[in-house]
Amino acid sequence: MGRSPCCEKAHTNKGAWTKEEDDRLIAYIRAHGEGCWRSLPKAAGLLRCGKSCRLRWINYLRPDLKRGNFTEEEDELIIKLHSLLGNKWSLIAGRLPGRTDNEIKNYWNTHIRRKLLSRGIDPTTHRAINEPAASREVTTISFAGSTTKEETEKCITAGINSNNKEENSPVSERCPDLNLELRISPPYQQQALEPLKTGGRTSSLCFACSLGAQNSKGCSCNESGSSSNSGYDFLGLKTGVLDYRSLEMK
DNA sequence: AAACCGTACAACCGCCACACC
DNA sequence: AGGTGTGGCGGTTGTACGGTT
Repeated sequence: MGRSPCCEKAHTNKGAWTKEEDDRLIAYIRAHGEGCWRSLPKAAGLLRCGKSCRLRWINYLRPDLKRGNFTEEEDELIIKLHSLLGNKWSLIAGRLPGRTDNEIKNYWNTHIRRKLLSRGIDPTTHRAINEPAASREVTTISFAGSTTKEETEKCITAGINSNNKEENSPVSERCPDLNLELRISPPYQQQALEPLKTGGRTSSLCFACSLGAQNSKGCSCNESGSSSNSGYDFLGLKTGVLDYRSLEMK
């Protein structure tokens, strides 16, 4: 016996939402809150699939959505997070307040992806497209062994902090499936040692902080002068292995 | 002015994970 | 332990819109 459909498709609207539908959905959620998307359409008087209502609310109607163009800081963060997480849009969105997974996914596919390709960078591997295969031993973080979202979050934070070269890293203990094949290379340009510059000004947040790991072991905000030991270098973002700061983003 | 093309983004679809029974 | 319902996620599609020819 197959699964029952999520809604009665014959009696549901599809396509673009009307203003009236939006108003109904907003009014209902304001009155009753989110939850039970399956029964929501009927209760709210909407001829829509529950899934469609959820998507519309999460991606468009939610009051805390930022909307508008992505900033340079957001661009950089998305690229860095994607290099760490891959197409885990919901996780990436979780680190960008006011942005949705759908929005970020679209932005990636329409803007960032093309930009990286035009620079000769593979948007999937975050490596130079013509880079020899032998040198493509990249940092890959697998979440296959992370059974819960919380564990995955721990692994992300662990990844942020994994720059230290100590042996027997606690990261491995917490996340046994975490592949920490790190690529460690010396800085190849002086610029890489300068503080992170974004949009023509200097950002005061290190990558660890931008990921919500303030005051963690990998946080380098409080280090004076050189940031050569900061926590986000595990991707080579500062060493010059990957340096997206030179990229122009619209 | 019209046709064509590329881009951006909202929305849909199918699958998966989890909770509950 | 297995079946079922639901929510959530990622990939893909559809379409409106602006630019170009």
